[in-house]
Amino acid sequence: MANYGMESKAGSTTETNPTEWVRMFFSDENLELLNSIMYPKRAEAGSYLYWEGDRADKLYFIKKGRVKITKTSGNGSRITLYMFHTGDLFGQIDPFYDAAQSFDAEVLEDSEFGVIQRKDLEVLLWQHGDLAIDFMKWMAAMQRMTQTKFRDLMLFGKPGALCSLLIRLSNSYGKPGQDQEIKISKRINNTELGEMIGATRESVNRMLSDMRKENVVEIDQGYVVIKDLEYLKNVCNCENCPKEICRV
Amino acid sequence: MANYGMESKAGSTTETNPTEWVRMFFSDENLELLNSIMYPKRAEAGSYLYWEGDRADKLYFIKKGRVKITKTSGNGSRITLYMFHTGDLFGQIDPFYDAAQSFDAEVLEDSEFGVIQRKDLEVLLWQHGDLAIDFMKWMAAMQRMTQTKFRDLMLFGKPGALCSLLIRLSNSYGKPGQDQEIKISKRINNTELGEMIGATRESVNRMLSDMRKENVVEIDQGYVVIKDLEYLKNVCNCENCPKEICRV
DNA sequence: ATTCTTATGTGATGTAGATCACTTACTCCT
DNA sequence: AGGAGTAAGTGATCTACATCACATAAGAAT
Repeated sequence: MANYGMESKAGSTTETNPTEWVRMFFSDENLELLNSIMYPKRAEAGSYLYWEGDRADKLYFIKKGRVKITKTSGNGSRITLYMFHTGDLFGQIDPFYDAAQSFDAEVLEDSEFGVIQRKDLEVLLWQHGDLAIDFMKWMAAMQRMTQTKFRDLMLFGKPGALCSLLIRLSNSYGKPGQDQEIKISKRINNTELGEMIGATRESVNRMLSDMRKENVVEIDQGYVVIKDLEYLKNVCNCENCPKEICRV
Repeated sequence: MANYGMESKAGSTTETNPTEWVRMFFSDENLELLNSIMYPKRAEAGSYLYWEGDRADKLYFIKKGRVKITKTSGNGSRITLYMFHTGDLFGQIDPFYDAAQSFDAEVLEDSEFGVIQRKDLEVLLWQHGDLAIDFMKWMAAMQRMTQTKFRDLMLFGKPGALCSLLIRLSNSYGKPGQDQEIKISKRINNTELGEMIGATRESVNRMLSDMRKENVVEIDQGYVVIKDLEYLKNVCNCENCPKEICRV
């Protein structure tokens, strides 16, 4: 059984151990194949894995760590498209050879990657039909994830967008607490929450305050705790999408 | 040379003949392979190809016609995610076998499709490595298209979103007129334009009025004519993405 | 502890865009 | 040609959010 260089030593930065998303799409054999063409790379918190404009010809498997995909506009505002973590595969392999990244990849925690080159991947896909199928499933899930975010952000205002985000965070980083409580195991500040839904930190703060008064959420030492998931689902007309696509 | 059932008789509903998008990703041989597993289907303007909740296990190639992918919320508001036309391939093949459509597909013009079943496609991908590669490129383009729309709608307000939309429309349906003018060869009313950017018809109307006064656009018998593309590009910080992904 | 820094919390105010209400202009139909 | 139906156009409000301007709190550094 392959372990893709994952170290499980105690005290690692990534103390949580989320389900490896990639395993939802790839069989062990196919993961092993992908692993065979990966080369290792490290990057520390605060650095950038790539910038907008860099060539888009690689995929990244996160052995350990966390990365955020963002877009910054000229006037300073910024949106976050995705957050990826240990066990995720991400990256843009573009259909045209001169294609460039359209977003930045900011490293949030000291991270280790397995990098897959486009060329190598193509050879592998060409040779292994079942890997190609798994790969297609992974891409389809990414696409659905993007589309459902689109829907959530467009359809139910900022409160809806925030509730959708909290649900997604609970799927990605939620840990059960007492009662039915779910604790988001990553600290994410109001500014960052805002960037994920296209709102200001003040708006996020006010919405969270309101929901705190309504006993929907609670802030425990900077960590968001969800106390009433049903309420959140209601606000954004949650359709109970599978967890594979309902994530940040 | 395959023709995929495309009829070029005069007076067809789809009087324009846009570039076949699918040819940007698939070689003739691979298109022929796809064609071999398609079965024909017709649908008339105003009908729905599928509804939210239907099984998501098919792809559709548009031999002729036009289709719009939308999401309607309980309270009546609606957004349009995509518009597809002659020569486009679209559809969701989901990673999980019980997956359902998350959007509706409304037929805008009498249309003819080639329908591809998930099972058949998988067999084909499994057997033909180079088809799998082309397929991956197509999916990557779809993903980029969704992501760049996301960016355009989030980052520069409604005027930015509208300008981005007009640029995309010009890539999808633009015909050169006198001077540098570009005529959008499909009539799209203000309500529909609004649904594509998450705005009301009134807002769209006012923005178009403003731009008409500034000599940026002109309305010619219900058709939008772009007179100053540079102005539009400016408002939404256009990055001159390739036409394959900058479309509606 | 003491300071420095970075995050949260909230009021006051401004504004983009929605909503409402109505008029005017097309388009289609018999 | 006349009337019905649908879309465009536009003012008057209303409201969701952003912006601005601070105050307070919580961590981190010395």
